[in-house]
Amino acid sequence: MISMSEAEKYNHRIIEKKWQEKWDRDGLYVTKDDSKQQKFYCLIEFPYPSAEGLHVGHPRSYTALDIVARKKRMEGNNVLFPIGFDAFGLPTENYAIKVKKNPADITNDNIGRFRTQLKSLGLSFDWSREVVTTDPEYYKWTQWIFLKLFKAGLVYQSEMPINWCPSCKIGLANEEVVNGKCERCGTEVTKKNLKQWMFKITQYAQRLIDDLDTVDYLEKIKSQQINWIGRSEGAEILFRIKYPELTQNKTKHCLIVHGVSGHRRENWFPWLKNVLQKDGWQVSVPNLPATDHPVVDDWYKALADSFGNVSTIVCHSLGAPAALNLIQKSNNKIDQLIMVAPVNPSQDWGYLKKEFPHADWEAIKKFADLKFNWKKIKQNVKKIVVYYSDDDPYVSPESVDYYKKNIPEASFKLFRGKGHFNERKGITELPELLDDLIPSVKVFTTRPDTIFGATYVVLAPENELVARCLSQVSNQKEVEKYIKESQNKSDLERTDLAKDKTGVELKGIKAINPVSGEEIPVWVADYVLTGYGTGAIMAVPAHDQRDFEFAKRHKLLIKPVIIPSQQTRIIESTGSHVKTKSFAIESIKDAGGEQKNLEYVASKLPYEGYGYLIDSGKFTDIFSLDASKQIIVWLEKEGKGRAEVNYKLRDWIFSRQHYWGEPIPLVHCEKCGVVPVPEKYLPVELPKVKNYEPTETGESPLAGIKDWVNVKCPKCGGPARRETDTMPNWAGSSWYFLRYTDPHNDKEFASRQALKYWTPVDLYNGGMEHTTLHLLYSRFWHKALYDLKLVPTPEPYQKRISHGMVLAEDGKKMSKSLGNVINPDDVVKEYGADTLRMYEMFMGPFAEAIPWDTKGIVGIRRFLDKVYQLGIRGEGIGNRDVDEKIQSLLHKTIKKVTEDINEFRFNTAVSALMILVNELQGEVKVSKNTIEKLLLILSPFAPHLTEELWNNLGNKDSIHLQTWPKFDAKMVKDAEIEFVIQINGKLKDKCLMPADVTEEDVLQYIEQNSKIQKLIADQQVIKKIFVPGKLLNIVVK
RNA sequence: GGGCGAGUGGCGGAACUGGUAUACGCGAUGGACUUAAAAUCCAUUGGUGUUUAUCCACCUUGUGGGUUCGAGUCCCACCUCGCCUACCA
Repeated sequence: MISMSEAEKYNHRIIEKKWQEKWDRDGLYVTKDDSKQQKFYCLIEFPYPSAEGLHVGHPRSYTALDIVARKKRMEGNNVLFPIGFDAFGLPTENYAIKVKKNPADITNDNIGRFRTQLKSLGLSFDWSREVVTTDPEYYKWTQWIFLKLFKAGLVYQSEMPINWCPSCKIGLANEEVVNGKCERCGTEVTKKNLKQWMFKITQYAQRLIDDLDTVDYLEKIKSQQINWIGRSEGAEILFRIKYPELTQNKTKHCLIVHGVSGHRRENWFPWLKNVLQKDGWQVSVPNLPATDHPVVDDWYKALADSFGNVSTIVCHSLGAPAALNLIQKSNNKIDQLIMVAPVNPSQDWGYLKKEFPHADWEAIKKFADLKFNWKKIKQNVKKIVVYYSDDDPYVSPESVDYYKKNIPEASFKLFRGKGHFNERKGITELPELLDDLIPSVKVFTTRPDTIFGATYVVLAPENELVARCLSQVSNQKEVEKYIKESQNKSDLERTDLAKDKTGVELKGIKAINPVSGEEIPVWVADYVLTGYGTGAIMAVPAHDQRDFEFAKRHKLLIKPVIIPSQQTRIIESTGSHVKTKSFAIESIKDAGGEQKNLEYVASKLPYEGYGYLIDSGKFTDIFSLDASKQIIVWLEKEGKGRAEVNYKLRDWIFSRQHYWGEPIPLVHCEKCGVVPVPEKYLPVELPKVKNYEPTETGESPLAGIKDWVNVKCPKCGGPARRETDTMPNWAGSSWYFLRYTDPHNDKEFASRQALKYWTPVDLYNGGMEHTTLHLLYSRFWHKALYDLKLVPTPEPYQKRISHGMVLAEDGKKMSKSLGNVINPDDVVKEYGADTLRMYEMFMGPFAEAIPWDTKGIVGIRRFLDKVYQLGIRGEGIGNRDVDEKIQSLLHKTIKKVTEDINEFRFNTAVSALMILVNELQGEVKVSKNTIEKLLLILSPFAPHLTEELWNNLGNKDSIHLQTWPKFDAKMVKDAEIEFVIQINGKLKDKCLMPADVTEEDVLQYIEQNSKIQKLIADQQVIKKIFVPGKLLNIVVK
């Protein structure tokens, strides 16, 4: 028995302090950029340095990755395991306002405290690479990256109703609104119109989904991101609308003026003509033959003849100057001029002449190569629209500037990647064109197969069409009232599912179901959201829960068009094959016996699944999925719809009207507009300010500092104002892992070489709560940087795992308000950092939430006491490994601990170490070699204690510089095993057998085993199943 | 409503690709040491029944079915809980 004098007791206070200081002095954990070694980049989410300090949740994930980092080092890797602080943000700012101190000073204090706490845990961070987001040397590069992305066209400004917290006086991103309440303070969020800087994250939606295939994230992280991005495939469908003004005998005559290639290549004109004619238009298309010698004069004369009574002109390419020439020479007034990819008359046409050498260029010159009388043109045309494309080989976006300068009041619409339009056809390419010609509601649906059941259309109150129609409706006041009401509702009220769905009909206005031609009512209701899809839906009450509720409440037609299976009709019918027909909800109640099948269908409503179409014209009897495809094809041909993909993901609101954030490095100049701050003036530092409170107008407090706000425009030198919005704290955290690779670089955000060596991050751990915010945002930034060739990889993190929360002892979330927070400092003081570390690893599976148990800690402390006694007892340590049993267990433990760390099963690794130590403790003599191996595999978990004992055994170099022990496969294998005998799968007997025992040997053993013999004596043995090295199962009857 | 995950002793939890369920730790009970307590060490500890004992039998992984020689593990249905998300058309 071991007697315990005071001197022999494990004193964690002395040991831990001693070694922490020594490691620090020796720079034991400073990482070198040694490109010859295999790198391993191991990253934890850097903490927000709150005033409360660390809580026991932090050390859980830090220790876990510290263990991984330490083991990787011992396995010969060059490990980067950095630490920093994400210090901008609201809590600090709110605290600063409360205590009237500078947030920068508060941040400094908090970081100081965090540093001390983190260092007391013995984590092997490389502190020389520490990064703080509020440091101007750091946020200089945050601003620099912002400008790069700004110049790449990924940032835009938009006046929009944003989520507004009346208490924090801050605009919130969608992600910061929890159940309609402010994430921080819980106040109900309202709306406020403000100009906001936005990031086009939606442009990357598809890639953010697709590239998940290339990385190793936990499945649930992937699926959560995919869900959040929310891709859904369906169709955009146009419902023509009819309202009184339109039906008054208005001229609908369109003149189509095509370009120099004529009909031969511009095959979208026949399509357009067809679509317009179906809508009741008169269409004139004088054709410029693209054959060898087109007679341009004749064509132009034909145009002039038609011009007399047209209301609309659509022109393309070189047709635009021809049209403009017509308009300026005449006194005819027309409604619209739509110019698609108009050529710039003042530019050189060499490229066109080359393509069409036989054209009559002299004649073309007559109408095209001249200066236009813009004043007169504007007088003659009510509305001008210009479409252009960003990859047009003939008309560059720059040459569109000619029109922008001369007719700035026109609306200019950019189509990405649509070429010169000349070989386009159908609505798949040019849907917006029809917006200007045929008034219609555009809806998005994932279920085009239900379109025959669309019995009404619903617009979001914010849909611009509502405002456009307002003067045409007979119940104008009622509609206006409704719109006002829903604008005043908070998000919480508007999304309250329990409440009845309110709405108001636009009386006098009808939509036309594009497939059935039926006239259906148009409603405005706030259950339709303006931010998703097109802000309008076709309502299919029979097959959508929400539409169903709405239709019931407002007594609208419910028309089933899908049945679960074709058999339904036959099974449920009373006699002959059943006919289906449309019925209103009232008629369901009145339905008589002969309508049994209808009752059946009605009882199933709303039926949201797939099935077979009924009552759907030529698509009847087709299965949903096929029907959807066929209906889309048909709609495209008719110019009434097209296949479309939608994402739930919204663009990222990047502006914060607060002080404590990175200033957005932009300047507003009266003359030049928005001008980026030139790189040489970065960083735009936060000025000192007396008052950190946001202003009542919603502007940031920076707006009040005149000598900071007023600057000279960097472009023209004229008077300008700085942008006073700051960035959200997701900005600094979107790229911090890049800075760690080269944290002191003052020329670049990180050198190319460092990035190439260290990125991507090999292992990134963080909370699940960051899956849809931080993780998505930083993947987006990284991809944008990759596209600009500023980082070498398309994905920032190769592997992402997540840790479970540490709950309070009552199983609830730890929170200050509940008073159940455990402070790690107390645990470190009383039991030691090594004990805290191991306890946090032992408490349960790393990925799951586990309640804290203060009593449970003593078990770990007892274990470390035992280890200490083992390591310290001098006379008990022998030189030779004699005991095979112990050696076998040692090697099994090495194997288990190695594998468990690889798989992040830290709890079972600890238990394996306990088993080994329990065993060793019972031995009289244990070899030094065995103790050392134990210390080595324990060292990532308990770095201080193992270092002390390692040193005590006479080793000079740190244990943390040693090589990770390998297990001997031979030692792991047992020579003898416990062999199991079962009868009908139930355990009956165990016996010691050689590991490679044969079936014959076992059978022989059984024959001599009276117990087994007795049990099977009266039974009939059917068969025997032999599992080598495990068991024999005797099956009896 | 949708998505993801989990239900194993008094508690936290183990159990590899189907093969000895309850490892390891906490707690509890008894004992040793002590004037005493703490600490430490030893023993017992899923349930029920039987037995004067360390023997023996049966039952047990949320519930009910199924597949299998054999199921905590696989399949189907259901119940409960947790997290995320939400009028996303």
